[in-house]
Amino acid sequence: MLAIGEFSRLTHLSVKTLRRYHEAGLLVPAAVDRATGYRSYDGHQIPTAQVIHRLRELDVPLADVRRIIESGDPDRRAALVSDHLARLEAELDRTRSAVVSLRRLLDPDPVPLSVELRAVPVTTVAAIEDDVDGDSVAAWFAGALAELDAAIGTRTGPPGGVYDNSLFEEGRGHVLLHLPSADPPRRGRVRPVTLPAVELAVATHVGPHDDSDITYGELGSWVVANALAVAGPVRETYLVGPADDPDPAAWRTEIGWPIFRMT
Amino acid sequence: MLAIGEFSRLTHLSVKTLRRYHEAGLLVPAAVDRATGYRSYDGHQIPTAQVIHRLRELDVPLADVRRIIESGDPDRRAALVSDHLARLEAELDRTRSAVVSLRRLLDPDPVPLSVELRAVPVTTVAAIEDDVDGDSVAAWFAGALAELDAAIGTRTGPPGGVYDNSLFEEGRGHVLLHLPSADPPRRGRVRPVTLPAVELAVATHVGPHDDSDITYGELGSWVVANALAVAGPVRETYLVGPADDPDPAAWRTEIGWPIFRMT
DNA sequence: GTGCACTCTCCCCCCGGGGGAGAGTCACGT
DNA sequence: ACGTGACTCTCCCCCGGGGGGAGAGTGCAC
Repeated sequence: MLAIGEFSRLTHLSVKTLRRYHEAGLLVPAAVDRATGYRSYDGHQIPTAQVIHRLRELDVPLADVRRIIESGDPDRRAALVSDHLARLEAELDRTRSAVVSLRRLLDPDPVPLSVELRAVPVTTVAAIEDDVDGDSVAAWFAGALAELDAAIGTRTGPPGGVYDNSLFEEGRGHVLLHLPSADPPRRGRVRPVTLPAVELAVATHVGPHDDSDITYGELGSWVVANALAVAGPVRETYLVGPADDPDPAAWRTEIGWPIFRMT
Repeated sequence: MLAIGEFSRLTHLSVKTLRRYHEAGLLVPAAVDRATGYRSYDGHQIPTAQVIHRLRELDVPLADVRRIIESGDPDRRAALVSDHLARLEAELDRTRSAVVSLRRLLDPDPVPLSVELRAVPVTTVAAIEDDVDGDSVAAWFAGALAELDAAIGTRTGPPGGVYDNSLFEEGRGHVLLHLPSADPPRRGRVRPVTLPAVELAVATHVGPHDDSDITYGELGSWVVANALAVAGPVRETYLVGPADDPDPAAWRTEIGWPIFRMT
């Protein structure tokens, strides 16, 4: 049996950390002296400690580590691990896109933004709407667009989206994706929806959707500078999207902010 | 001028977060009503908010973000950003190696470990020693080995290292790197050092150094199972290292644990 | 029996926020 | 001139995954 200090030396986990893992039920000492509280570890626990160490290096949350450790089934264990690796991969994508748009933000000679005021009449479209979490918007979007395309047949115009502000403020909100349709069907989640008339300040974002925040910000600056105020959810129109061109650099998204004049 | 809520909508930063950035001096409102405490933002602050947003997505610490924002010089700014990107790259390496060694740990049929007991006599070597942080060991190692090679001329045997336990326990400790030499020189940081005689439990680790923890653990299990105790700092011998073979999978490192028999 | 290394619990700190309480303020409509 | 609802303020507690250190108790060798 090993004292906690010895076990710490053997596993390269600090004594503090070992106590925490005991407390969390991750790595319970083989014995605890009930009089003194001294922890005793068994040599067989070293491999487990190693696995925990590696998983923590991958930033697997302690609760997940516990699930992985406790599942005796190697298949289920492998599944849990690869789940986390997929999450890391997603994280990496996020990082990559942040780098791209950061470079764009720090670009010393930025592309000037042209903003257009446009009155949009009442429109009836084929739409799918939902309440969605901010981090699952991309997946929702892809699914909804596929279902819309299937319901419509041939596109007569580019798809559009309507995004509630709470999606950006609180990470969750109402989202609507639509395709133009002369006679919107009711099939699956697809419904005819009538969008109200609005006056939009429109700017076109070129590039992947991840850095549309930049155009959002520029558009926001413009709206403020022109003494206008924002009224209602943002609208986007995907003039050129993933379905039209595989290269994200070629995508063109119209961002429309409903406004009213502060006269 | 914009109220905090409006500014939040324009930048997609939560009100809570904007207040925190004010507190941290990162993004100070253009005006604060001294009677009510209400914050007012200027439209010109939107681009700054965007940059902060992106930097935070890259997990740049708030203090660093502040330095980047405050430095008007674009060159210095670019340097600070690319510093952080280098850190992210290093992080990615760490992640990759953790994945590799995790796979190895979960390997259902592991390579059996052979451990040898070996009496090592007193030896005098050419050495560089230092107190080093755990995360800068790799860089220190490369620099020290290059300096040793330059001082020795031609190697008459593989390099070795002696690592204080506190390096693993507290993340900082005494480190010694040495090459065999009949007549150790004194040049630069190189000094003759006499290593004491020890009895070692030796195992050979095959593969990159990142996952040597695995062999450490197996060696630890063996030591415990054979009723031995650890006495003193770990020794490593780099039989095949980066200088000998560019492929990490071919590297061979002897790990030697000083022991004494608990008779 | 005495010193020293070890271990125990407990509390506070770090980061970058989120949640919510309770109070004060603004602007709109009647 | 007064609601009333939306907005904003400060303040405190919470999260995860530890680190630092205080103060007290223990194990072991000399």
